[in-house]
Amino acid sequence: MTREYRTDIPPDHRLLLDSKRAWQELPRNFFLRETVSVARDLIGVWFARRHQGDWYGARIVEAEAYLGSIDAAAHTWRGRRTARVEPMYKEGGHLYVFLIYGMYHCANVVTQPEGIGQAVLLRAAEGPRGAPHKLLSGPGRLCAALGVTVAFSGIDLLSGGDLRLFQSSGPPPLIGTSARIGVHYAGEAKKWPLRFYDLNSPSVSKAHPAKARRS
DNA sequence: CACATGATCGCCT
DNA sequence: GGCGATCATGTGG
Repeated sequence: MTREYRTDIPPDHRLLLDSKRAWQELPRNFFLRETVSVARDLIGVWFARRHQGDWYGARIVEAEAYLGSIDAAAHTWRGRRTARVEPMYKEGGHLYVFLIYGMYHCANVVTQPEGIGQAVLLRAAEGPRGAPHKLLSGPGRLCAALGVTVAFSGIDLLSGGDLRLFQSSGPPPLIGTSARIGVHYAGEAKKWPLRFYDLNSPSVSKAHPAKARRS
């Protein structure tokens, strides 16, 4: 029996967003670009979830690019096309969610035009006001806090639904770069510098690796 | 601080 | 049948 994954899991109440602020969605063009650029530019963007009429969300502080058919770390390596990864081939701006280790979910934002198979993994975020750093530090925790499950895989983030991305505000973040986390199996690709994070955020999923550099 | 391990299940070979 | 884009907890230095 396949387990039932729900779309109505409530987000953490500490992530309630300010309804007075003029939230502005990212345009489609933002996602139809080089995946590395999208990953970098997603730092500072708000990932938001509507639940029972209220908006919850968090500011993205860590993300990783996955480069599709040429990338041994990507689920679409060598052009693999299965039911699970099919959402990764949709047009940029869609969502790809997968289940890992039988208990955690990972959320990805699809990039590039339809048919390419590239995406950006959302690894960590900061809550509004003073939510605890641990709450959103790591891809599994981020999904748990916002109630994101595989039931959302394949949705369009620009279709007026319950999951959306809002533009960042304030000064642009100072961004660090490193190899991706947890892809030891990926051969040469495990060394590629495709992880981006906010150098000033205490919510990144792990301490900055020694090799990390400003970029 | 640095590892080491178990949990738990869908996916792919 | 093996294992993973993770996390919490435990041990030891």
